[in-house]
Amino acid sequence: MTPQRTPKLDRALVVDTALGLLDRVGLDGLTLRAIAAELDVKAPALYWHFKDKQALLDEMATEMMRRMSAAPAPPADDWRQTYLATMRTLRRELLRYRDGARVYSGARFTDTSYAPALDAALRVLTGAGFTPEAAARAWYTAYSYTVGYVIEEQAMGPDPFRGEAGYDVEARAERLADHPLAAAAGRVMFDDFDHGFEQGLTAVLAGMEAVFLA
Amino acid sequence: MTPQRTPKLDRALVVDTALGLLDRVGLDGLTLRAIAAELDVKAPALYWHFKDKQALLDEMATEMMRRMSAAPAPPADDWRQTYLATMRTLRRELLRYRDGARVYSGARFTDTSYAPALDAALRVLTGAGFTPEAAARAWYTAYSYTVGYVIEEQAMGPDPFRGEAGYDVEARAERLADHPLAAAAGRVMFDDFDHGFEQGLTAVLAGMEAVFLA
DNA sequence: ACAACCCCCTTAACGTTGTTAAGCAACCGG
DNA sequence: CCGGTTGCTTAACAACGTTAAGGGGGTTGT
Repeated sequence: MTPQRTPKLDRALVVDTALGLLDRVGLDGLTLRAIAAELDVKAPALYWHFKDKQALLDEMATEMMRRMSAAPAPPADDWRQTYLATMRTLRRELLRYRDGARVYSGARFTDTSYAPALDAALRVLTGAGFTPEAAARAWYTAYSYTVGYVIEEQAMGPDPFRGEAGYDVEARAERLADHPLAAAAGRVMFDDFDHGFEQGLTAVLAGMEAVFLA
Repeated sequence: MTPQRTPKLDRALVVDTALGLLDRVGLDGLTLRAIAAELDVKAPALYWHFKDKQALLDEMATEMMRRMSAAPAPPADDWRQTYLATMRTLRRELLRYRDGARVYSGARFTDTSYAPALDAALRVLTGAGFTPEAAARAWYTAYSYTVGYVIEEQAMGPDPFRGEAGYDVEARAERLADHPLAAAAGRVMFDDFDHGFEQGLTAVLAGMEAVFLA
């Protein structure tokens, strides 16, 4: 419509468009040509703004992290709520895009914009009696849990609520008729991911309390 | 040399060779042509044994899992040792191949050979007082933690002990001079992965105990 | 003994991907 | 008015996963 005289593209616009496309087509469908088409541009144009595709993916992950940092934080005097809220926000942001966790975990941040939020979260923990080492360990443990959980969660199916050939939990249970506990576990693990995440996160938090605030 | 009359290839040989190659070249370098060359064969030959590349990756992940199941298990009357040993074995097997965790978490098992070991592990937990639901949750939480941890660990560098351009922890710390806790956390998180994994795992175990055996 | 068949691999090729090289049009400072 | 930088295009390349077609060796049937 409006003929653009000024540059069509900048890094932020490319990243934003790529994130939108990621959610629609998944990581395998996220080709440079598809991103470029979305921006009404040819693929090599992207190389003016990014060294290569990995640099774009890195920037996408960094942007995801920035959006997490922008989430409202609970009162800083309650380390439990801060801890839980941080990980819930992490999961929610990873879930906002198809294959979000895979993109996120395969990338490296392009700047230090993660530092203030991380520093603040750790400060809440040290303020509650954690040593700096224990705070780092407590944070990283829940971080690993959350990333691992969402990777598994998103690997189950292209889309969690639209049907579209997700993982068939009942078929799995039938295959495992000889192993009743394993069969039942499948239902527990793959049935309600929201609830499952909360249960695991609660337990992880209890572990941090038991081990590092003894 | 010895002219082969019998088939050169079978699924097991392809999988084993591919796993060996994976460790040397990483997931990006694991092309069908490279695997085929390793087997003295042309790439399309692999399609006689596998429907497509994903089927081969699935079989590789399944084989990794089988090797975990083959690991010796501690006495079944000590759920804590069983729990720890299972997750240590999982991590060790994932670490045996470059990008092992990414391959593993991106695949689906091709059979139910995981069931006996899973069932046994869960039985140890229920035998110790866990409900079946709690046992499944406890197992899956540590599983997610371990997979997430190793993914991050392997993302740090092509090879953990050979130098080869791993992540520079000190450079990171300097960049974060304004955020001392975050800078220190980097050293804690990325310095000694073995020790870090154990600390986190210990805390997760304590959490399971506190929440599910109350 | 010969033909039919199936197994397992090869050669050739296709479409798509990330990426590079070269060029061209628009703006900007002197 | 003109030279240079900015920001895109067109063209092309090598490599990838994958498919189609074919062929050689072994077994089977008659």
